[in-house]
Amino acid sequence: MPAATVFLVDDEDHLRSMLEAALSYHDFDVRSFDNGRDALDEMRRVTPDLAVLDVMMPDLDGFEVCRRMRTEGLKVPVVFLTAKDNTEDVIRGLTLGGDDYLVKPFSLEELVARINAVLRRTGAGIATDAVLRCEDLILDDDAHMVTKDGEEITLSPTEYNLLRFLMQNQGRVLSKAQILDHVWDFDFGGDGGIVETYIGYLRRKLDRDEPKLIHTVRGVGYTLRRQR
Amino acid sequence: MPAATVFLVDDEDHLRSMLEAALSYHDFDVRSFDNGRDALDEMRRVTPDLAVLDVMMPDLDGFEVCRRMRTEGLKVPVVFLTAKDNTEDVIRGLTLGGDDYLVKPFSLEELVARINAVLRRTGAGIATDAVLRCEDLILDDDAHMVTKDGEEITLSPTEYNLLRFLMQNQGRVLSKAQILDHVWDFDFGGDGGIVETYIGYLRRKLDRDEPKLIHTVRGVGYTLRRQR
DNA sequence: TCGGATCCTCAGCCAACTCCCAGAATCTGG
DNA sequence: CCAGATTCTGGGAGTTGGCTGAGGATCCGA
Repeated sequence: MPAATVFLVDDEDHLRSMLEAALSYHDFDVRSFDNGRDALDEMRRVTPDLAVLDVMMPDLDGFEVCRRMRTEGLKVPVVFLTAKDNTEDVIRGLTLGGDDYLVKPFSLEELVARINAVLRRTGAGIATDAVLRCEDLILDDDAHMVTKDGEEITLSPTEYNLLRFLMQNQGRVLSKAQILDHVWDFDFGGDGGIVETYIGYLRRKLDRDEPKLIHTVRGVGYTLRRQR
Repeated sequence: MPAATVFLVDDEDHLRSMLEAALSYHDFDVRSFDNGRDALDEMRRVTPDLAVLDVMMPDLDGFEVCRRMRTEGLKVPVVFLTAKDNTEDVIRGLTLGGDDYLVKPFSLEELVARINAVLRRTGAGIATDAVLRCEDLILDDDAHMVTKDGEEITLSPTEYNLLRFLMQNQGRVLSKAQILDHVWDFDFGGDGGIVETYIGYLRRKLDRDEPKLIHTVRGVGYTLRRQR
């Protein structure tokens, strides 16, 4: 299947390259721009499946880019990136057309999850399935619900995000650094110890009996898979 | 099933694009126009299942557009959008032909509900079901009545609209921003705190005993579903 | 004009959550 | 088998988010 094309527009170099890497990792076909004009130009040639727009940008801000897209008849769904202080009132009305927004700082998995949710809702491009599965463990992203063997399991936001990341990468071993980078906010200052703690929480809540699903690979990281 | 085709005529760019997004989100096939002449032109080619007409427009106003539609023999049902100061009696005469009207500002769910009600009444196009159900909780949109376990429950207008939105999306988690955008008037300036208050009202009126139907998903939003 | 219903804000409370730490347990190379 | 490295776990401090009740403003029908 062809990957969904995502246009990423952010003037901050560091953040942009980080997001670009993360989205590529998740098999999106990413094109990034450091300003709105270039993105709009390119959009006249190639219509992306979705656009990620930073709100705070010099010259054209994210809202203005979106407005111009709309007046040109481009019905590309948008995910906005906003700072904490210009939330709420400025944001009002964004979720109407299936668009969404994220408040900085956010985690990369959060961004990917929102992008997929929007693609699913708008039916544009190729969206991933909302339901992840591993043996009798099921995670439904639309319902934000996790069940094990039919039983519903209550997870905190961080536990939920961590589990989703593990399930998206089941079979693959993930280092603590990788997990930190994807599941925790990108400005998080702590070390990998927090990952051990949360893996512990998950084990207690959904991996008490055999066969275990969460495995420690000593010196490397963790992985989610059946057997053993 | 094919979606109902809705013509939207409003000269205000901002409102028009907002309504277009909202109606598309609800799976209507929307075509929007910033003036009555273009809409009338297009109507000679494609007959929509319904037309949403802003009353206050330069050149041809909404009433005039409707009058010309009728003289041309087009029996398309109409929903008018009016400002508060337009007199009631002028409007009332218009609702005779199965048409309806909304006073600005209104909420998007209100508009969608009216459109569906008119489509149901006139039998034009494909209308959604008037009755929503979740376990022993029933909402009948035609009768504007809510019952739980057979008992009728009295709700204020806002409570009713919120419940309908939750029921239309049962199983899916809705963020406070989404709820605010869809259930509250589009010019509402407050924050998500009001949603908490009204969720509280609903819980007291119809979700006092187990099993709960309204669930809080901390850090994400609310959802209506059975069990837990 | 009056009274009740409704809408909305706000502040205080409480439970849930995040994160860190330190000691216990486990693993591994020599 | 020992020692060092790594991981696990429980406790707990500090923060956040959601719930609730009180109360003021507004609307609306009698």
